[in-house]
Amino acid sequence: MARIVDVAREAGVSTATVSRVLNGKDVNPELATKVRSAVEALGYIPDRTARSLRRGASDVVALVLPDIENPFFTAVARGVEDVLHGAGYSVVLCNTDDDPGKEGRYLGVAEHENMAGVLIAPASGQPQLDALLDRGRAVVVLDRQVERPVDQVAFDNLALGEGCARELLASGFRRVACITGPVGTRTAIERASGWSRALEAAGLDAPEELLVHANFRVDGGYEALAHLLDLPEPPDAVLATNNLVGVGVLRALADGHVALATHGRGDSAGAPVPGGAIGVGIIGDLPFATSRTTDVHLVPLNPRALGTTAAQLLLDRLTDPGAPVRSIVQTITPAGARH
Amino acid sequence: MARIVDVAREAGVSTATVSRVLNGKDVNPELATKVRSAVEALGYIPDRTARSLRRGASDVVALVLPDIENPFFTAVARGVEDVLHGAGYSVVLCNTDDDPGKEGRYLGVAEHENMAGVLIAPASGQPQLDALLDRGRAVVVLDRQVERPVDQVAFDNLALGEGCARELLASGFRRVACITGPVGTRTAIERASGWSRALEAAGLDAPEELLVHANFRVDGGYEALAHLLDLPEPPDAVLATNNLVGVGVLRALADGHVALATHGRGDSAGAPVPGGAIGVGIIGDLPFATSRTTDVHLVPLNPRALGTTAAQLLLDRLTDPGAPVRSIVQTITPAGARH
DNA sequence: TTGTACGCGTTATCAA
DNA sequence: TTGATAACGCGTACAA
Repeated sequence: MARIVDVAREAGVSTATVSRVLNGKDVNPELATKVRSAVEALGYIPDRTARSLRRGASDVVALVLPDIENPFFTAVARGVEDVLHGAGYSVVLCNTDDDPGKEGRYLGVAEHENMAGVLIAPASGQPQLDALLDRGRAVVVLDRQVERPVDQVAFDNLALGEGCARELLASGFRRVACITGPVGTRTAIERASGWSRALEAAGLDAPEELLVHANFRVDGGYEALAHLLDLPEPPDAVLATNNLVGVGVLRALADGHVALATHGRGDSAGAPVPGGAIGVGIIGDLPFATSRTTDVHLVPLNPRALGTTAAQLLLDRLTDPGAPVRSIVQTITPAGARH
Repeated sequence: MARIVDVAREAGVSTATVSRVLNGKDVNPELATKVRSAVEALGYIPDRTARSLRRGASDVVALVLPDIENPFFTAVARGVEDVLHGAGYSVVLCNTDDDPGKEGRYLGVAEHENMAGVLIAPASGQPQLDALLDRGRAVVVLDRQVERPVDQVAFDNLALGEGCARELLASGFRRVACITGPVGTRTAIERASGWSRALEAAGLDAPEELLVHANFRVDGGYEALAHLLDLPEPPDAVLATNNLVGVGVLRALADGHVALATHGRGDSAGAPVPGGAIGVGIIGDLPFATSRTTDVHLVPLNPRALGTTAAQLLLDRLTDPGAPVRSIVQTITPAGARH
């Protein structure tokens, strides 16, 4: 393998000059072309490890995610890759399983591998970002907000919950339930708050029995819906606060032969829609749905755009480490948008 | 940050001894404990970049995948991570979009970042593995076979296609169509061959009009099914040769209000099942299905196990670079298994 | 502007 | 077994 000294010898210059040419410093154009052709002739590619050791930072960026099997996060990854590849960085995906321990391990890897930056959707709890921040590494938190002065991108979860609930109410549903995530998850709490706010704004109360805390996965939604349908007074509509819970809800309905209702009765009785049908609202996208989703009140999130925004934030931070911290709330497709 | 010289000074030994202790070489136990407590006291963590530069290989493994948004591949990734994390390696996911150009770029990154090894599900065409193999790096090809002496794991695609088609025939379907991937994709060709073999074994012919080459994605399956239903003599059942095509088929049926049939008429007329229902067989899994899948003839693939097998192959290669090359055909849950 | 020489932090070689 | 030191390949202060 050709090294920098080989290129220098071939071009008749010093290694320093080769290095300067490769890094865009001021060099005599004549020598520069000599160097370039030598690079070409030898097929020289700089050793990234040596460069990283010397510079104190590589051109790899870690994308730390809680669940690589969730289509939401893989779409985020696509958005991140689109931006960072274009800027010459390599993206490394790390799967934490929502486990703070694994998360800490990966953050340690990012630190000790001298990675240029970290994009992270934190597992429940406070991510251990201090070591990275102290070292001046670029860090961007996405999707789940934290109480720290760090660049962040997230959704307005309260508005999402409120918007989706309002849409169901506008369709005539009156007894709208909400299936959200664990009590310790901020996203889950905020979206549920939006739901209750929408109900109260419509002059309805949001009874505790209609708010179910499930896990944020398919089985959580599945079991939660079964529970709701077993209530003495079952809801006439249900709001699933994330994509996986939404999948679970739809599958539970299909398994229980319960139809999807587009519109509620609209009276204040709070009784289920005739025929046992039920309305469904979902915050999120269903790229692998195996049924029609035209009757579902979907609030799409565009996770890919979340990824591009976060990546752009990281690039900005890399170019200007001293810039003030930014916290962006991602705007959403207007409520009422359907697909 | 503490470096190895600090530890050496603290323990009253040389850096060489510290290095030996950390890498499990023979050292006087007494000195070893001194070193360990010095490491503990200083919170010393070896710099992975320097180690990588010196050793010529890091402890990072690249997992190069054609589509990170396909649940099949994310499940593979989980299996890979399970094994490699346990062995002290970090896994880096790389998304090629089935683009040989992107794939080549990532393989270059793996090479020049001195990664310990590469696991790859190649994009269509021959992956550029020579540089890595020439350098003696560990490489394992998974899911899609290549004509080279490299460690590989793949499914018996012909048996998969044959098994799923046979299952449909056993349920009484007689005019079984097949939607497979592009003609340039080996997996697509092999699974389709299995389909035609099963039909011929049952004394039926496999007419060209019932074999559709779509892309291997959801929209491919969707459009292919619409096409099949528009035929003068539509099939009474359809075999989708991968998970995404299966999703597309099921969604097309739902959109077209065509029911899923469990059993065909069983006569040789080749007419569709009464009521316009149609049988469906899918090679793959549907973790995000929003409908019941009990009426679908599913052939589960267990991609996670594929990942663990591939990772194990890589570990074996890393420990014994000179061992003979192995090509493993992953065994499948027996045909007839349903879920 | 260019070249020389050193340093990044670790591991491997060699002599003791 | 242990220690001193060279070497991995590159970037950059310093001197020219």
